[in-house]
Amino acid sequence: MSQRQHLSAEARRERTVEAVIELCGREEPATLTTGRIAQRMGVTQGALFRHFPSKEAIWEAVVAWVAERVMARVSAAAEGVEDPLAALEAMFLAHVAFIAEHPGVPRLLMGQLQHPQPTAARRMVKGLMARYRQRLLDLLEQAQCQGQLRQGLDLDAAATHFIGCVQGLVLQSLIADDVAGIVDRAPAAFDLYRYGIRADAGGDA
Amino acid sequence: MSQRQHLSAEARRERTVEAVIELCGREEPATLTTGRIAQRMGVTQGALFRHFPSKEAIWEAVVAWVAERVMARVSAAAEGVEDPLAALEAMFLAHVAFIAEHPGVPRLLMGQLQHPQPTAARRMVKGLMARYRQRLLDLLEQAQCQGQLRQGLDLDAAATHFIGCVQGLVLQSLIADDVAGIVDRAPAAFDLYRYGIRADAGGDA
DNA sequence: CTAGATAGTAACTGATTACTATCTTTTGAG
DNA sequence: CTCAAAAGATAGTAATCAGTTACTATCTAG
Repeated sequence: MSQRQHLSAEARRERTVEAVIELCGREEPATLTTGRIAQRMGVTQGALFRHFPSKEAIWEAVVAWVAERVMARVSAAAEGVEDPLAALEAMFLAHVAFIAEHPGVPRLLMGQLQHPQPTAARRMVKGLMARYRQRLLDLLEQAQCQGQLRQGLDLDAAATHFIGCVQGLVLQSLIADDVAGIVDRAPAAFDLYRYGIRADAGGDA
Repeated sequence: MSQRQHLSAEARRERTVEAVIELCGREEPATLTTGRIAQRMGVTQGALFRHFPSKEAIWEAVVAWVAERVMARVSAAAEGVEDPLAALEAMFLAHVAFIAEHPGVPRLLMGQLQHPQPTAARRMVKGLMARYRQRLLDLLEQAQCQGQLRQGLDLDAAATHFIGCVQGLVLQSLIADDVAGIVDRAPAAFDLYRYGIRADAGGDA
């Protein structure tokens, strides 16, 4: 059974990250063991430590992978969209779509946020949030210049609320145990968000 | 040092729940050990198992405690408020205030949601959500009858969004490591929510 | 005041964990 | 083809954890 499949160190690290993300879709991240990860990869547990100095380093690699991907996806979705509000909607839906494709991600990131002390992985999550937030603020400022937002709107609060809406949606999908169904509930949620910030009472288009 | 303080079984269970909630404010729930809980209570680890058949039972007691309290607080806040929208606001702020008073609660509940399989504690969280949601729907229907909501509003989505907004706010407080500051950010968040559902564009009063 | 019931202690157990030391196999450059 | 370096297997280790056992202190009903 020991059909050893040799992979380069880089390829093995990549597979490790994928295995962790997949496992987080079905198991609790906090109780995920290196043995379980190795088993999933078809490798012995000790082999993992040839490529990662510690379990903590595995988590760091996983969080870095997620942060990079989600940011790329969301940025790409907003790219080339002229209307700022439409760009915000595209970001919202792209974010949700990414999570639906990777059901393990919410549990994974939430698991990292459970650590009270700022670990390296936790700092990465915070950094991701900060960049995300700045991008939102840029779009909101553009929308304001074009008179799309209602007067007196606190852009800072609006950006915070955007992230909150996405996170709330994700959390409820986790509670309902239906991460895939998040894409169906997303449009209505963004609609409510848009109504909360836009100037006129127009609903669509 | 063995100054034994005898307590009734019920009192000891109550103290256990309090200890767990307090510890969740500073430590990761998933790595919380029975030894750590006992240490906090000034009792030996084995003593816990006189009052709880297992560690899982401790978590169940804790979640039940939280569910009962948060529901009571939120209901009391909405009680006696004539205007449905004002009642919703009262619920929102009461919920947030409760969390600010018990900073360990978000991490605690999120920790339970990490379990993929439906444990007893997880089922309690779901039940809490369902009751909470029904209460919101009642208020939203009242508001609709009084013509306070915009036409074509999906009440179901509005209720979901309410919970999502609270949860999003909580999650961001956790990320920012400032659970106490949640009360300051709550009014702006509810304002955005209200703008999203109400009929006229009026902001306050 | 006494005796049964209750609450707590101290020490232990078996299972599990992250991590490591040593040996074997595979790979790929020259 | 050769052989050193890289990748994996095997078999550990010390630490930690939930839960148990045997004993002791305290409370309370009669």
